[in-house]
Amino acid sequence: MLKITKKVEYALIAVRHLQENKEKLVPVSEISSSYGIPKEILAKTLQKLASSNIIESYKGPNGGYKASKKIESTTLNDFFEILEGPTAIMDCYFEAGCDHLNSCNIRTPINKINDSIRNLFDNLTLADISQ
Amino acid sequence: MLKITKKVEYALIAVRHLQENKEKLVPVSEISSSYGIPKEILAKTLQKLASSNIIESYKGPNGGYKASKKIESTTLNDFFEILEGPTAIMDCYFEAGCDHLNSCNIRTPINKINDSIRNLFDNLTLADISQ
DNA sequence: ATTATATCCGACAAAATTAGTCGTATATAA
DNA sequence: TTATATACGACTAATTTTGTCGGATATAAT
Repeated sequence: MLKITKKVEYALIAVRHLQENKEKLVPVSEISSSYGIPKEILAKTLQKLASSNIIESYKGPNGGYKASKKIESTTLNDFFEILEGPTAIMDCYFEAGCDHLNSCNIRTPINKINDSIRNLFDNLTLADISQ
Repeated sequence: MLKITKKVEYALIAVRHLQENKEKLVPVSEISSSYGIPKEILAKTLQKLASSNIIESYKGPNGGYKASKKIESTTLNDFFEILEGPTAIMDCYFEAGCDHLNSCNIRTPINKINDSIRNLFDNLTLADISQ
């Protein structure tokens, strides 16, 4: 429990790699082979980041990805949300539809813990990850 | 991702219920029916807590569980570890066996994030959950 | 002693989530 | 025109989580 997904792990690796190679366009294949990450899954993940303008994409031969300016100021919370949706240790933090809400006796403390974790991730940016 | 399991959720609900009913022994069936939790899974979870002396168990008719003194000072980290093993957002924090460790470029920042989360859970006790 | 009620314990099955694959379309530099 | 790269959705496989079942042990009450 409390694990990040491979998708996020791969994305973090890729982002750091892009930040270390700002001078060129990096194709998925380079990252995939460098770190032993399945190419297709990494490709789809980077596409999501590109459509959120965290990274920029260029098609065709010599194409690839590069870090955008936005990347520096993107918080981990934003990043996680792009890839996996809102971060919460329990679904009831964001979603309705829990049958037990009336009798639930831990909602308030759970929400406090959640706030603490979100606060932590709000104060870390992708730039911090690359240091 | 970053979710706690139902097992932990159920355990937190149970612990709070026990702390609110310190004057009596509470059987699993009472908690299970009060909060709509499957009895068998809750039973096994409470057995783990009992074997770690977080709660005390008494067999037979009129038996059940009660909070132990230890419960007040048990941190969320300890609690999570009893139920789910060590808390880490990625396995490489505790486990060896990652093929990519040599080429991994995010290990240090991941470890920092992990430390922050563990620090958060080290400074919250089960007593805090019940307030 | 017998019975009913409770914890204890492991093996198993079902469900949900996560991880990875495949096929195809589109853009573009050479 | 060709080769290379991103874009995108449907599908399958693997893993983790969740829940079930069967039986054992302890003990209070009758």
